[in-house]
Amino acid sequence: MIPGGSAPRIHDVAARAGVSAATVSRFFNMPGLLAEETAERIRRAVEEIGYVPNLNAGGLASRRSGLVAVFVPVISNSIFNPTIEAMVDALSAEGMSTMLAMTGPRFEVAPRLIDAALGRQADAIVLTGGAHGESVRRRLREHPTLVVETWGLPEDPINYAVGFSHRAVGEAVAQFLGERGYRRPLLVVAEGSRAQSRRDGFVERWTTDGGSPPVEMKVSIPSRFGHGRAAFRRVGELDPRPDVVVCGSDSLAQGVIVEALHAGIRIPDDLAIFGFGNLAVAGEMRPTISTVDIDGGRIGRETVRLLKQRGEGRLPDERKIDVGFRIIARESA
Amino acid sequence: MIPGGSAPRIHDVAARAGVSAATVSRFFNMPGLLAEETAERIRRAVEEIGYVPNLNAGGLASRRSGLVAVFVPVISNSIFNPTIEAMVDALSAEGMSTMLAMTGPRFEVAPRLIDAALGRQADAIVLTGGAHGESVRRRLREHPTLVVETWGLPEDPINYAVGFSHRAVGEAVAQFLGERGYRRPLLVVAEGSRAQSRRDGFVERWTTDGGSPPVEMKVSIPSRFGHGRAAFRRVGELDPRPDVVVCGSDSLAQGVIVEALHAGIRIPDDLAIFGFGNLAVAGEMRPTISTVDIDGGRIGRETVRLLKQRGEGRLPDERKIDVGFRIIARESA
DNA sequence: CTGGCTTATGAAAACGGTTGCAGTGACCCG
DNA sequence: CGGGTCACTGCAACCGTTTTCATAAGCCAG
Repeated sequence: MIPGGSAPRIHDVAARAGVSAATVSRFFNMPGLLAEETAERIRRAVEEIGYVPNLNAGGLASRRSGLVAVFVPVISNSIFNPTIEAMVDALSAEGMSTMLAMTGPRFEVAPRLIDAALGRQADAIVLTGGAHGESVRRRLREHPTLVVETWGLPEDPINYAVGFSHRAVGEAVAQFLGERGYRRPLLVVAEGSRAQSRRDGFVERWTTDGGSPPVEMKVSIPSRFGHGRAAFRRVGELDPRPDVVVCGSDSLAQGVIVEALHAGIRIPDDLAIFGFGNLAVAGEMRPTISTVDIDGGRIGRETVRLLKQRGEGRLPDERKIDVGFRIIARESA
Repeated sequence: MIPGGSAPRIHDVAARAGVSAATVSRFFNMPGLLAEETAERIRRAVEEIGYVPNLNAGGLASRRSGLVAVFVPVISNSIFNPTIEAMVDALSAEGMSTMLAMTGPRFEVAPRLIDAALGRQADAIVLTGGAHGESVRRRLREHPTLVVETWGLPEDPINYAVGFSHRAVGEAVAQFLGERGYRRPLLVVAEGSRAQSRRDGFVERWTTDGGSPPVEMKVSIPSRFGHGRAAFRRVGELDPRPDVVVCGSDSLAQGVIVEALHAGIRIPDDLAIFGFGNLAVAGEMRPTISTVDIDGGRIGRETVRLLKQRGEGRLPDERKIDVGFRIIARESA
């Protein structure tokens, strides 16, 4: 494929530019140190022979791999995607690369995956939206690699956490719906500890505010559009009939809405719907879906900022970064 | 974080097991060569000191990084996600890692991203669903790294391509709808060369079969749910009124359906809808959406199989792997 | 026995960079 | 003009594996 010979190495550039390999290395890593004229010669040599530094070799020598391992449950239809996208972009802008690994919807990080990340000398490990087993947490706690947990704010983060309080979300939704005058919510709760936290927050606030304990219904992960159908059926069976369905995700809300439209039920007059996540579809549905907005991109960017700060040796003291959330009131509730 | 000292190295294991570093290396890479008793001693030593091999150093020495760079336009709501998931899983099962990079919806692979992939000595580069610029293609063609293009079947692949003929999809859809008796299709075409190929295939087949040239309408990438609204509006304006809307994606189809339901239009009696992609939602919508199924997971797995074959030095001669597609006839058309 | 294989292991040279330390001028200042 | 600084660059020792080549031991046929 390549005409002749192998890829050029740093020595080739050095020879061509009439400098030492060390200087070429500095050209890439500490450009400020070079005399402008030297830099120019190197720049030209690099250009002419098409040199691309071997980052693996560099990482080995410098003990900084520039690799970040990102663990994510799934990516099909995942609420974490904006976070991942923002993170990949921001990392790439910093000259770092993202190693992606998937843990499956139950978020059991296989030890094998951890080993892969550690074996590649990842500069940092990002755990996305998972309740990780104690053994994994312990393993990571003992390891010097920086670990950032995202989307939740655990009691005691392994190192750092960037996210928001799911419990607070639940409370805010309860308050919002209470104030709007709804009285008989049906909670459609997905499995998983984060959804459970939101549920707990909702129920606590709802009952504290004088509401009677809401009817609940569990759906399996991932909480998909199709579950909406089952939820809607449940609405019909209940007596008294719920006046609002609080869904664990916008997809779910969407499913309920389609079902309701299909059955000729008016939203929100006959039945209100509340979602979670503020997916693009939430603002585009008929009716538009009231939901909770999470700035997923910001979670990704804050995470990268953390890594950058570590690189500069000034990690913040506060180990939890709360990006908050917003209730988005639209037509459906 | 770690109690004392740094991570154990291969020498530490060797010393503890009373063998040389070379033998420990073989324990991991060519286990068959070791005497069972030696292997057992090493196994124990590894276990006791918690050794994890430094894959970067290993890659440097062996010139096999075990890294695969995957380029993808976006991941939020992307039709490629099942492919990526399958690929990440399969790679991880092979002990390789996935480096993810995003090129944005227009799929302009920044040279910087290519350099990052090459600089990390990626064993292979996977391009997903893009029409890559000529300069990028040339650059990759000249480089010995294995390149796999997925989701399309270019005339002359850089190295290998795994996908299907978008043109053939368009033709098959035209035939299907013709046979079902539809006469006035409205084509909602997304930007991008793949969508364009499907459109070309459709139009050619449609007119060849005696249909009059279909009405077309362009929507911007990514073709989202919200575009469905505009498409539906267009249906109302046209005279004669279309009898089927051929959508560039299932999300789009979904959008049109919601709009139609909302307006009290019956599907497929008053208006039929046809999608593309067979997203989960297509089977769950009311009505269920007729569409084209692509086995995205298979594309990912075939790609990894290719990499594995390369590792074994037996790459196939045929450079295009066609995974085909299926028309899924459901309620909406 | 002996010589030729096979099997299991070790010694040491890569792999392609980075970086601490030292060296060299140029420049400045008293 | 001597000594001290500063800005820049080179030398060479790593970084932690893999892999080639060599060696030693065991085995078997002749």
